[in-house]
Amino acid sequence: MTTSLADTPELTKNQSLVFDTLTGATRPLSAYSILDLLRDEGLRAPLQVYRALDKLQEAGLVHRLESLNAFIACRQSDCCAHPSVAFAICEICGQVREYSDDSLSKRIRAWAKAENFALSKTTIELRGVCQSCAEA
Amino acid sequence: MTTSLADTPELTKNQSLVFDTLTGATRPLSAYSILDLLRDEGLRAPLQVYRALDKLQEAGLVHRLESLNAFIACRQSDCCAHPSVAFAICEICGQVREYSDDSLSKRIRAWAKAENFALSKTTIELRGVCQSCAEA
DNA sequence: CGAAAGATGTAATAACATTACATTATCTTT
DNA sequence: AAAGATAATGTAATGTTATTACATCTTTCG
Repeated sequence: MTTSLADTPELTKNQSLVFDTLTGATRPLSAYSILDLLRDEGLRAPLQVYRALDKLQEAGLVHRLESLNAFIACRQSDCCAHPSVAFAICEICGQVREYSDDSLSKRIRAWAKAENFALSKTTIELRGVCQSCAEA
Repeated sequence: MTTSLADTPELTKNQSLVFDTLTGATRPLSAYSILDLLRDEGLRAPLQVYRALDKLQEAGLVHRLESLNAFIACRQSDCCAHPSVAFAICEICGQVREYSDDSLSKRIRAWAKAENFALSKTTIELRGVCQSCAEA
């Protein structure tokens, strides 16, 4: 069995279940929501979901939204090439847009270098109201 | 009773207790840590801390670190003038550096404007290892 | 085969946060 | 000062998110 992405690691059963659930969702899901959606597939305990989420995050297939305690599937094929992905979260509809901005990440890396801060991960989350919700 | 900052609102008893605890701390504290530190002062329930934290955040005196589920007192006098404050969190020592970068916030506001995203709050958190810990 | 590494299953518990409701304090207007 | 409005407080219970501990099973690879 092969996947569409060349360098996607083979996923185990639980990892696939969780990843597919996130891919099929239109909004971020909490670990417990994922668990509820996967009860019928045999998942029974939070740890089964958290373990899968950990692996998926390591593989760059899933992002955690810190300000929501929730998770989304990565929508960008070249996501891992961008060290600083940003998320715009609509507080009305809950939709999340993911975007990468090179000048943003450059700026952050420059700061880190100047301060001798060994940067390992960057979290950028924007809260607000998206265009469609503002119009409605 | 006056405070040193001109436009600092008068704080209530619980708000002062929480704020002083955070000001005295050298690292971020969780709400429950704050509660533990204030048991002797008469605080007994999480809600007492969370309510104070809410008010302090509204007043711009305290920041919540989303990736840590913890809180710190704002160290910048003109913090509220900067819509996008960033935090650099050392994963070894737990110390947090707060900094404002105008070009960063400009870039974010430009994106939001282009996308018609009505930005209300920005979270920027950097994880890594600080200079002193890297040297040790 | 047999050891090592990784993945899974399950239960229990820890850590973080909110809802609901009753009460008390402060401020404002008369 | 009295009455009503607003804000703050106290307390209990509960809801939500995440981890620890331990046993088992599977795969890999010498």
